[in-house]
Amino acid sequence: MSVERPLRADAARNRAKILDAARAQITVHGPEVPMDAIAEAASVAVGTLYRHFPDKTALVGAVLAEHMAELARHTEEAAARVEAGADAMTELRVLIATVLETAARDAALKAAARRFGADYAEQIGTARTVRALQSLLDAAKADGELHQDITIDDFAMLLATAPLDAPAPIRERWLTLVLPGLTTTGRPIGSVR
Amino acid sequence: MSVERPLRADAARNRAKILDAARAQITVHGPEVPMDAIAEAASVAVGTLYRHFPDKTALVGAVLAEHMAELARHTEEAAARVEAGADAMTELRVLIATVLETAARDAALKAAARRFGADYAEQIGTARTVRALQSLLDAAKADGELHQDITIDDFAMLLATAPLDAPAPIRERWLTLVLPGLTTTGRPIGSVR
DNA sequence: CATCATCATGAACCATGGTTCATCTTCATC
DNA sequence: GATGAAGATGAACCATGGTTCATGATGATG
Repeated sequence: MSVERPLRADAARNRAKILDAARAQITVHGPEVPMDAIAEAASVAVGTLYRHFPDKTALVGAVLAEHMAELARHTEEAAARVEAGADAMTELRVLIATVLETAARDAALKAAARRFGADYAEQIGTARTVRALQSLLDAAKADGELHQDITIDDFAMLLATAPLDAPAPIRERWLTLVLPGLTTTGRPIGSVR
Repeated sequence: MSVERPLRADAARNRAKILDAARAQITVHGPEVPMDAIAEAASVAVGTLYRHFPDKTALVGAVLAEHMAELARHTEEAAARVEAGADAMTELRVLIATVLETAARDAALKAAARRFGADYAEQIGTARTVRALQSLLDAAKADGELHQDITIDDFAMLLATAPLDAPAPIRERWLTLVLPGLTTTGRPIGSVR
């Protein structure tokens, strides 16, 4: 294993600038944004990108990893709140909405995820986060609010297929249409929104 | 407007070969498949592609249009069956499943549609087809099986977000999860599949 | 503040892939 | 079957964009 010598001060600074710029550029232009564009946005030369990341895939991957970490954080916080007595189904709804918003904010990340063959289940899947999500589902089921057969994979699939790149009203509409399929209460006839 | 002189025999033959090859190639490799690959698959030189289509966008667009026409046909046939007395909600389910299968068969077409900014509602939307789909929805609502507030746009959105490129079991699972959100009957607790 | 390992620079290189066009081939017509 | 228009060919052109590397700059260490 490598000995991890600490980065020189300027190198660390540049690494951060690069990740920030990459995230911003990918957010706006998608993962096919040129390395030169990222370099310029980071006020750095292209070569510097290659000092910090072996190739473009690695850079995009790093940005993606940051994003996934954020999602993981949300999941674990939700689980913690339920642990503390919050309503599970409510937390689940909020979590889904949050993920939708977060991911929508950087619409292109979904495309990046696809392009890099990342399926959400695996990416999100540090053991701790998976456990957190599982506990959320279990709690909601125990409350009799969530169908017994809904799995983590179902969640991953639905989130992966959500119209993240669509405007907010459409995303909300999507939630309205899809969520009732998961709950035991369904949707009363004629309920709008 | 142009006078549409008829194509020479070999030209017509080549045009068909090109469209076939393009569809096949795009299906397998996605819309970013090189023009050279399409040309080779069609046993034709690249230049010939450019005799028939001004640029790559036009070629992919033509393939896409063929695909959309197929979807339109299914929709109109379903509407006709309902007209003839078939159960509306059943036809709707079959239609959705069919679209899912058709589109899944050429998984990459969805990506092509995205890339070309085509949203299904517009693409599918010859007046006749829209009317057919609308009549299906109306019939299902009249039967009290479909929620009153479901619109054509809802349908377009759901189909556009379906996991078309996923394997069949996942697509079926998706249907199982999403459909109950649209119907008035929902899903009885514990019903699996 | 001298030294040097680490880091940054960016022009140049190369691969990929869309597009063109001068040239040759083939169909249609008489 | 001669002729001209329509069509086909594919090498060459060009733009884009990822990657490299010789050179120069800079932070860390004594």
